[in-house]
Order: sequence, then C-alpha cells, then structure tokens
Amino acid sequence: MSSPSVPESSRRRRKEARPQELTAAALALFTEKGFAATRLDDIAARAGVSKGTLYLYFDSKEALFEAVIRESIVPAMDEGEAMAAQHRGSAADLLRALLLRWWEVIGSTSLGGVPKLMMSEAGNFPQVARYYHDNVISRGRRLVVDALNRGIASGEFRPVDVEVAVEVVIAPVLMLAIWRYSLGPCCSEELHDPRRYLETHFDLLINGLRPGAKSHAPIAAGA
Amino acid sequence: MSSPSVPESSRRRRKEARPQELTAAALALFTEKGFAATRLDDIAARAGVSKGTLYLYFDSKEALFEAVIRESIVPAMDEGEAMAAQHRGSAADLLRALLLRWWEVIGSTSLGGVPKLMMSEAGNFPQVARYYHDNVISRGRRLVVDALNRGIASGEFRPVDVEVAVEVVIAPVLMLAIWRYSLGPCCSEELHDPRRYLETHFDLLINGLRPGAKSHAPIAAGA
DNA sequence: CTTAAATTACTGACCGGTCAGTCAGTAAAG
DNA sequence: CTTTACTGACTGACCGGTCAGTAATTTAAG
Repeated sequence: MSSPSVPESSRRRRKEARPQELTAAALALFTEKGFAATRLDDIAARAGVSKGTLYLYFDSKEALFEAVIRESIVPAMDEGEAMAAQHRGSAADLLRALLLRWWEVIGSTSLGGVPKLMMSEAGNFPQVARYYHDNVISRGRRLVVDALNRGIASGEFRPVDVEVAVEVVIAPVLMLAIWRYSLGPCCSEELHDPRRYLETHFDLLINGLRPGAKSHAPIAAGA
Repeated sequence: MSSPSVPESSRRRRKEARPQELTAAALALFTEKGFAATRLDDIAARAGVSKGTLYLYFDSKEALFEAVIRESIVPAMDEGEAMAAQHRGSAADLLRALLLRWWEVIGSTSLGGVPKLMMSEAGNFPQVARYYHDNVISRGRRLVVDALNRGIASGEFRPVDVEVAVEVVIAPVLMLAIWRYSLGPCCSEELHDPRRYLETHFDLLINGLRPGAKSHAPIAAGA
C-alpha cells in the first residue's frame, strides 16, 4: 500500500483520489436532481475542482454516469455473495441477514441513491441499464432465489413460485431506498425507522412462507 | 351537452379536447425520458400541434407537469375509495380487490407511469410532491390501513404494526409499476405476468397475516 | 344571397439564457 | 528547464418561452 518507491506526495495522492471524489460528488447530485438536471459545474464545485478537471478523468457526462454506476455498487455485491456463500444457519436466518446486511452496506450509505437513479435514467441509457441489470439486479436476485430454494428444499418454507416470489421479497427493500431519495425528504411523516420496516417485512414474509399455509393464489391461469 | 346555441364544430371540439391530448402526450414522454430530458417540441409533435399551442393552455413547462399529475391520477383515487366504502366481504377480500383493482385502473393503463415520474422528480418539484403525497399517497395508504385494521379487529388477521405493515403491502405494487417504466423495457427477462405477481404477493401477505403466527420481529427498540 | 370584419385556434421563426465540452494558460513539483 | 495537475474563460448547440402572422370559422353588414 505504501511502498517507498511510490512517493505519496500530496499532489499525486490527489491524482489518485480524484476519480472517487468526482464520482462521489456526481452520485450525490445525480440522485438528488436527476442526470439531465445536474450541471457539471455543480459536480465540479462539490468536489472542489473546476469543470475542466472532470474532463481529465472522464470523456463525457455520460461516461461519468457510467463510472458512477460501475464503481459504486458492484463491490457491494461481491460482499453480499461472499456472505451468502459462507452462511451456515437456516434459510430464514440467511434471508434475514441478507436484508439487514443490504441496509448496512447499501441502503443506509451513499449508495442508497443508486436504485432511484437507475430507475429514473434506465430509459435514457439502455447500455448502462443492461450493465446494472446483469451485474447488480441479477446477482441480487440470485442470492434471494437461492435462499428461498434452500428453505423449500429443507422443508423450512412451503413451496412457492420462487421466480415470482423473489420480486415480492426484493420490492419493499428497493422501495425503502427509493423513498428516501424521492418523496421521503419532502413528506417525511411516514418515513419510519428502516430497521422496523425491514423487520416487519421479514416477519410477514417468514410467516407467509411457513409450511401448511393454504394457498390463496389461483393454481392455473384459466380465467 | 349539445344545445343548439353551442355548435359542436370540429374546431371547438378540438379546443375542448386539447388539454387532455397535451397532458397525455406529456405524461408519456415525461415517464419515458424524465422531465428535464423531455423537450416541449417533442410533446407538441406527439400531440400533433406546434410548440406555441402548448402555451395557449399552460403557462410553463412546470405548469404542464403539475397538470399532468393533477388530472391524471386523482380521479382514479376517487374510484378506489368508492369501491372500498361499499365493500361487504372479508378484509382479505377487500385487500385483494384493492390490489387487483389498482392494477386494472392504474397499473396497466397509461397512468402506470405516474409513480416513476413522481419518484424521479419529487426532489425538483417539492410542491407537486406535496400535492401528490396529500392526494394520492395518503389516500391510498388510508385504504390499506383501514383494510388491515378491519381484519385485525375481526380476528381475521393477527395484530401487526399497521403503520409499518402498510408500507410493506404497498411497496411491491408500486415497484411493479415503476419496473414497467424503467428497467422492464430494457431487460424484460424477469418481467412476469403482473397478475401472477400480484397474486403471489397477496398469497404471501395473507398467510403472513394469519393469526397464530409467531412473531419474528423484535418486540421493542431496545437495541 | 354575398362579402367584409371580427374572432378563434393555431403556427413556426426567432430570441436569449443555459450548459456540455474545449483549450490556451498557470503554477507547483521534480 | 520539463512535466503534471489543474484552471476558467470561451464557444456553439440546444431549448424554454415569445409573438407577429395565418387560416378557419362566425358574425354582421350590404
């Protein structure tokens, strides 16, 4: 990390830290105002540099957007997968750990704005949306699908349509993040403690998955 | 409606239909591209008029945005409340009817893009967000809260923290709408049949609310 | 009836501010 | 001196908003 052959002068240190500083500033403003409504001057000012500096590190505003998505959230997914791989408890414990861990690593941090940003701009940047889908959504989905399947295989959960249920499991989590960056700041009356929200979601979910429940869903798509 | 003193010439008919045509075009483009990225020329072209016509009916781009929100979704809320008021079945039936009716009246129609639009732009238009909160979110919340409370009072549901649970009930519904206007069009692999999605949500929910379930949520906020 | 005047609904060229992107210049470090 | 990291004035395209003009229709006069 600090070999003597690489003199850690303050100027060089800045050079290396710049991209992170710029993407961090861009992430904050993109999530707050949206991509189109954010000016590069504002991003530069927030990072304490001038607009020209942005173009030393990124080719265009769109390239900056791509970098924001790429470098912000993919590392967090790695950690989630590592946690799931070495988990040893019950499927319910794993599911609970996934939800709470997501809140600690993504939801409650500066990364919490990424889902809202991606939702808002997916239509304008299909290739970034595709990247996000393949590297974030698919992997997150897979984590939950595996947990559900494990619980069903062990008899801990009743059989459900896993491919559909996974969306229902993830949706409240995503909405929590989106809410905090959209209507939450404006109308905060209903913004409860995120922990309690997640615990309630988990509680309803685990009980909804208990074996022996009678299905309320029509079996076939006859009607 | 058709008194002889008001000649229903094609020109006058257009005059009365224009605002709807313009807000419909604006809604489609706002939800697809976002407010800032949508040009007034495009809205006018989609409605088959020139840009100047927009300013015969709306003072500014922002006023058009407000009109889109106001006139699009509030009437749909009226219908939802009417349905709930005259409902006579069980609380579970009411909840199910609310979910499916929402899909028919809002989710599957052109109004389905409103949630995504509002989420994206709430930060830039606090007063519109406040209006949306007071006239759409609060009222929708209230419908679900009442249904939950009715079920708990009758013993049909176990006691839960209704003010938190309502968010968990609504979140998957909102995410369904948001998804269809964000990453859905880009990466459609996971976009299942909305009916099955809602039925699965309802199935998990009703079973999660059954009396006799043991709570997995910590009782107090001690930690 | 004919036809001129007035009104209505709409047009599209134009203006001015804004902002992504450029580049000649500066100053600190080596 | 050269190199490196950065600056900020500048430019040109774009877009929200304006308004003089036009065509369709109605009304009124001859």
